[in-house]
Amino acid sequence: MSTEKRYYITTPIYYVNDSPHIGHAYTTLACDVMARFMRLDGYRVLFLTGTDEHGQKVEKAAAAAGIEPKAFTDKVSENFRALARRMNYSNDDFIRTTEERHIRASQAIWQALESRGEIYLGHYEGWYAVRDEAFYAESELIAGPDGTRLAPTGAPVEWVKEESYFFRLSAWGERLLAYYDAVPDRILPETRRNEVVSFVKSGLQDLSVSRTSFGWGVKVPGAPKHVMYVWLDALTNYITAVGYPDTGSAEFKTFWPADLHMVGKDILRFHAVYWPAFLMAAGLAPPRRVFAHGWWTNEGQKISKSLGNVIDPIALVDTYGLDAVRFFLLREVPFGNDGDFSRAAMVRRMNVELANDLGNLAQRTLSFIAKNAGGVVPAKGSLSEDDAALLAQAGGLLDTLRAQMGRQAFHEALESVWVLVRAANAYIDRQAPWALRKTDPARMETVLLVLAETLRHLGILLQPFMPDSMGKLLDQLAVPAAARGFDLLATGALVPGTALPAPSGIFPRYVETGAAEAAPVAPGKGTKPGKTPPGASKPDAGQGG
RNA sequence: GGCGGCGUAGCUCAGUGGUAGAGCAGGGGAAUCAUAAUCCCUUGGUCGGGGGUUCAAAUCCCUCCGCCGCUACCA
Repeated sequence: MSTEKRYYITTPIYYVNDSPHIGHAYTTLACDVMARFMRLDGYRVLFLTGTDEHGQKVEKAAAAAGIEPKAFTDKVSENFRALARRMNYSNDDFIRTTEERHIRASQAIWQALESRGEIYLGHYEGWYAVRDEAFYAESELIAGPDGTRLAPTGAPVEWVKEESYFFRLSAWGERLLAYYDAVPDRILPETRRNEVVSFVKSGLQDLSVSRTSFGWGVKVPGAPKHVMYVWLDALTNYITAVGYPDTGSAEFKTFWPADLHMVGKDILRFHAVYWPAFLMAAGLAPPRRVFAHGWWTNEGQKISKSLGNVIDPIALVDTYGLDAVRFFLLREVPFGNDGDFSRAAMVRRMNVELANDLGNLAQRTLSFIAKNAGGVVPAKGSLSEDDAALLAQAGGLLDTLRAQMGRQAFHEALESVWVLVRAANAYIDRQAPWALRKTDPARMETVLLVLAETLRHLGILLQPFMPDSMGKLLDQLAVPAAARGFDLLATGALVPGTALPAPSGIFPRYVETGAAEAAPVAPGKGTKPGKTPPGASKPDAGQGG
């Protein structure tokens, strides 16, 4: 392994049975922000996303659409690539499980497992519900009206027995527990880690890893009747992308094991139990960390297709703007928790934190420089304690962010940044350059320089979250493209006298369109208690997303 | 049922033994450079209930109530 700083981060590969929704956008966004942060911090980054294209559901969906599975997946997979472009994700690769490189890798890991005696041929039997295409445990079944057994979904079940290959998962419990214990924060958040540990401690059964009931998948080497279990196939994508089975390749040696598999909480087990077991059994290193994030609700309601309240990330971006959406998703909720998307919360964050706090800070500073400091980076005089304190706060932010980003605490990182934003607004009011303009122009310039430097720090540090907007901010500060990495935060200070372009707003306020203006209120603002103006019902957008 | 987590200001949350915190929302004031944005001050909580340990508990222990997650092979 080279001494170069490197970082490998992955999203799950998304199942093409579904069109992209906010959950997909969220997972990949979190990875994108991590990837951008690490790149700016000098790491060589590999950021992988892609699509999972095998399995019975895809086979059936394609049949229903009257086309070949591959043609079907070509089409649906493109939706995810389109989302990635629209969301400005910086993924370095986009993998599809139908690619030749992946089929080769999947068969290779199978053979590695088989040759090490980790896979054996047996029979899978259990209660199967044809309607649900799923097996159920005895304990899950419910009694039907006539005493027959039913799936928890109410579907009839039958006892089915089929030939299947098994992975000796039962042998890996102790080694998995040791793996979880080997480093702190192996599985985050902590509460998810507890669940995984408890699951493993309760005892593991061997895992059926092949199917004969359908054909759309990777063929089991030497057993063409069998198709590899979709999860074994899918998880393998993470090593396919770094060149497996060529474990001697530079890519593999550089990037494996992955630093972080980002997943939704629903697929944690596959990533934190099966996958490390598969890897260790195949003689490969397991991932360094798995992070399971939460789900979004919509206006307080659980999101479901049947409720029709699925949130389309593209529509969100169309309405509020890309960077505002990126910001909101990582700012609003402690990362790892479930969160609620609401129109009111979205607009509040945009207007209060982006437009008022940060956008206005930049605008008032830059336009003041344009009007009163000749439109160039102001001259720097001797620093007062207040100046030095603000600059020190800005200078110390990177270390704080590194620690927070290192735990994927995006919400904490943004809060840390906003502490500086608020401090800068307080500073400008205390120093009042508009007053200094008449009394002490030299001092005024120093104050403006301190503010511009603070903005430079903010712009550079917020690039991972809002790349476009911060690019604009840095343009307005005339920070060269080559001076926007974290390495030049401390030493790349603005050079007094450098010409600055004309400032323009970065984050416009979002003004609600439509209703909201129905009830005319008396000039005095109408907030007096006691009397309710006629017709003062709350207008509220009932339609989600 | 078993295991685990949570319940702190109107809202979202931080705070794991030593005089209750932040942001937003609410109230008052200042300023006028700026996207009418900003800044300062301020109202507000018997930290879910009860019991216990301790000089001292939101923080440790017990118990009760409420909510949530996990408890395997659709992905």
